[in-house]
Amino acid sequence: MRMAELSAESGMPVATIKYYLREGLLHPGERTSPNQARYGDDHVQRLKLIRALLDVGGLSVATVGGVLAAIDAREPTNEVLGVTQRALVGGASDVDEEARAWALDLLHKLAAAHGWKFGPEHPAAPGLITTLCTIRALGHPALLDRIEDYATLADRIAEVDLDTLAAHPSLDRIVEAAVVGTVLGDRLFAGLRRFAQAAESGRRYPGGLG
Amino acid sequence: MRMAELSAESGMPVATIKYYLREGLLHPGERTSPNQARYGDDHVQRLKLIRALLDVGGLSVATVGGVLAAIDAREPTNEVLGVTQRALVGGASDVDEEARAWALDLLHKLAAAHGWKFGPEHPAAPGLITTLCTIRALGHPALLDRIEDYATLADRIAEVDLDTLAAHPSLDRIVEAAVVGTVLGDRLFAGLRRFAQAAESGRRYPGGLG
DNA sequence: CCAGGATGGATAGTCACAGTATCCATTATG
DNA sequence: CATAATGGATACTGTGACTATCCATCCTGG
Repeated sequence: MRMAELSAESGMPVATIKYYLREGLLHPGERTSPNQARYGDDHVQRLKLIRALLDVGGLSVATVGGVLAAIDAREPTNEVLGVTQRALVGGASDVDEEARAWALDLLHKLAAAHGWKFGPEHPAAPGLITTLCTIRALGHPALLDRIEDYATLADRIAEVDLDTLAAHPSLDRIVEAAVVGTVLGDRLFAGLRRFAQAAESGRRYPGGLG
Repeated sequence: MRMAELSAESGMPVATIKYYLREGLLHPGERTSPNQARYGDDHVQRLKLIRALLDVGGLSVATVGGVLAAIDAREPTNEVLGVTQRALVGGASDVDEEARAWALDLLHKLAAAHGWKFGPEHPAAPGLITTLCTIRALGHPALLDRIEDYATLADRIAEVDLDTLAAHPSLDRIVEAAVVGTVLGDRLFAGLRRFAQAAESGRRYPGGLG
């Protein structure tokens, strides 16, 4: 199909598609002459993925470019997930040395208890350290009292996550499924958590908790 | 303390603090003359909370303003959490009627099975519906096969969430704790999930999953 | 008690990001 | 072959989050 059809099919303006082409999020179409090109269903699919990562995942255009490049390069799944995870968790903000040490210690204990291979080089480590330090700095340490329980439930979630991936038939799209599962999986679970919280709250405080 | 000290104490530029004052995120200081003011530790604390919601929570300045206003108005906890949740989950993007109906049906079944009071008016509903429709539109329905398990685990998480809140001694800061717990709690759990996924993946595919 | 630096408040400027819009030299196509 | 569409380059817009400048007070050390 040509540009106008791709635009109609995907529901997004021609100018925007050209922008994504410029930024390398979308592959150039197949050339039919020095300055003409044809696009296919893969372009439509790719545009959907781009919008999902931008809108629902909340990633930036540059970040989406990095994630898609990793997928296209057929890097090993772990590598692609690393890129994705680094994109999802904010970088390490500057916390003082004492707080960082405390967070590292906490995570080391947690990792030991749960059989995680923890190291500061893990893509999720900087974000987690920042979050822990922030909660502590805000003076809400009680929020961390039950972190052990959260870790246990994270293990259960991860089992389901991996089951889901394993059930995926096509090896070709498994990497994309992993990315979608990571980015949208967080949103999905966060939403379910909201509903569960509301229900639990209603159960415990039938009159509203003031 | 005065502006320069507040700036030093909080580590952020005077111009930025003035900006937050303008936007109503930070209360004006106590007046000492028609055009002079003094600030206190509560201002330092508030600035920390603002940075946490902006940086770690990823909220916009306008959204933070709304959440803080709800806290300051001493609205009921449920109301404040509603504001917070609407801020966290993106609004409803335009999905076609058939997809929306499918998502609503799915959520209704889930809610019935888990004792949730589901309704489209729940603050988390639009975001969840959008996420579900997006996953389906991307052609990864397998990611939803185990949503029942996710919902069950969300219930377990919510129990811990509410336990944590209940353990909080000071009624005065419980609303703030609820907000911090909601905003940073998602980030925290997402980080733990990353580690658990890595561990589970390593357990199942010792050589890396290609 | 007064010179010089700080403050509150208003206004304007900057920068990055995510598109949009305009041009134009080709290409297609009726 | 006249009209419309395309690829590519370049320029423009709008929003969000600051950042800088001004200036009429204020305060404070000498």
